[in-house]
Amino acid sequence: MAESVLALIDCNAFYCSCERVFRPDLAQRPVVVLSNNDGCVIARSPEAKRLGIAMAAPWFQVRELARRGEVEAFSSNYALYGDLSDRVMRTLATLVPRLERYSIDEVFADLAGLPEPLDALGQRLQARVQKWTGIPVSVGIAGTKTLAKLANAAAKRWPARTGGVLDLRDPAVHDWVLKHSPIEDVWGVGRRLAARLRGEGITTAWELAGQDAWSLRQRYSVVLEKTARELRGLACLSLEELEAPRQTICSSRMFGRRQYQFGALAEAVASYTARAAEKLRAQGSLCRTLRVSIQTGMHGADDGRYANAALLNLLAPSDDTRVLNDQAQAGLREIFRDGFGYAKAEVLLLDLCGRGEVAADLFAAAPDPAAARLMATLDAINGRFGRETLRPARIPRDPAWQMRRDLLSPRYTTRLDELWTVG
DNA sequence: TCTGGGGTCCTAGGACCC
DNA sequence: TCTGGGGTCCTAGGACCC
Repeated sequence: MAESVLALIDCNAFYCSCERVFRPDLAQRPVVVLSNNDGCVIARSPEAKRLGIAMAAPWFQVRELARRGEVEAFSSNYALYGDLSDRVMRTLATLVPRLERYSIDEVFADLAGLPEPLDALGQRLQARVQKWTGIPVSVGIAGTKTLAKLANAAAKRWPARTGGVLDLRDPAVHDWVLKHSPIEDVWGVGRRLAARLRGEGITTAWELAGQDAWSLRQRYSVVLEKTARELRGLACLSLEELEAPRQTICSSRMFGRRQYQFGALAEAVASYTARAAEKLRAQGSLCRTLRVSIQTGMHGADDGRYANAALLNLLAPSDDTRVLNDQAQAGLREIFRDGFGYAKAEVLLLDLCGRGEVAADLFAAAPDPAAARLMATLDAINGRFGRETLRPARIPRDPAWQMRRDLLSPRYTTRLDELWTVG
């Protein structure tokens, strides 16, 4: 059997790079992108990192720097990032046939059977994506996914030495990188695990790879056992080219400001339900259970804290926004309490099944073709003219609870009226 | 004052069954 | 007085990812 070889291709500071594509004046400047609601920093350009701005730094700590013009900040613009992500993926597909899109800015590629040397292929991928989309990427090449992630992290950590492309199959390179990669850089090791491992004196990827796998399973979990095996070159995770349908679909958001009225929460829940139902239909699923939850702020709880959730079972599986919203509203009425300042609502669709898989229920009403046509039309119009062009009447155009996005860039690529102009 | 949103997988513990 | 153990299903919670 041929040795497996994979690459992990990862866009550098992706959200920042997207903003720069349309703002060449920012090429060498510190740039940050903020989370929904402009809460905290979720992406930093290398220049912003050098300024000492931490990941997840609260915006109010960075605002002064931005006011003085030392850093350029943007609200997150997912319409733009999603579109540029599609372009990056399509560009890669012109050179590599088998791809697994792992996240908005990362993709695994199967390189088995492609002509050596593979780092030359990596450089071609890098150059073509840069030229066709304007997005810089790094490429890590290795025999397992965990090692490819580590190779990619190393390519980013030592750009002068690697040029952003690193093949970890060379044993000397492999050993050197593992010995110099802190345990936190290993995929699957988060804050908690890293602290426990460090407590045991395991501080590098090399030391984790050297642990006895069975003992890791006993002391930690099967997940960490697999991670250690993968670090030793034994593939435990395979390339998943086919995207499996989601098992749960969630739509949730913090409000731009605290909400006290039932009516405002009802609007938000209707809006989140509509969004979740849209995602449900997009993957061709039906939902049998819906969970709606609300909560007050977690910080500075002057008006008291409260959080609650309601679980609703549908009579028959459905993907109809109106049916789901009736349930969501009933759930909200159950759990709403007066006198609290609510910060967030969430709608979760679970117990999903394929549209074709539903066992006929003698007592349920037959599926209504008119309803299906209505939902399909709704999705087509919103797909063409933008989200919430058509929406349930209870959702206002400019609701009081909508999230803050004070620093939003135009949707250059997906809205005709916000097209990039040159001149 | 202010700290995201959307997912996955695993584990532990309780209920229930034979 | 003795008072099983193994399997399954469900749920909540934890940890991780980007």
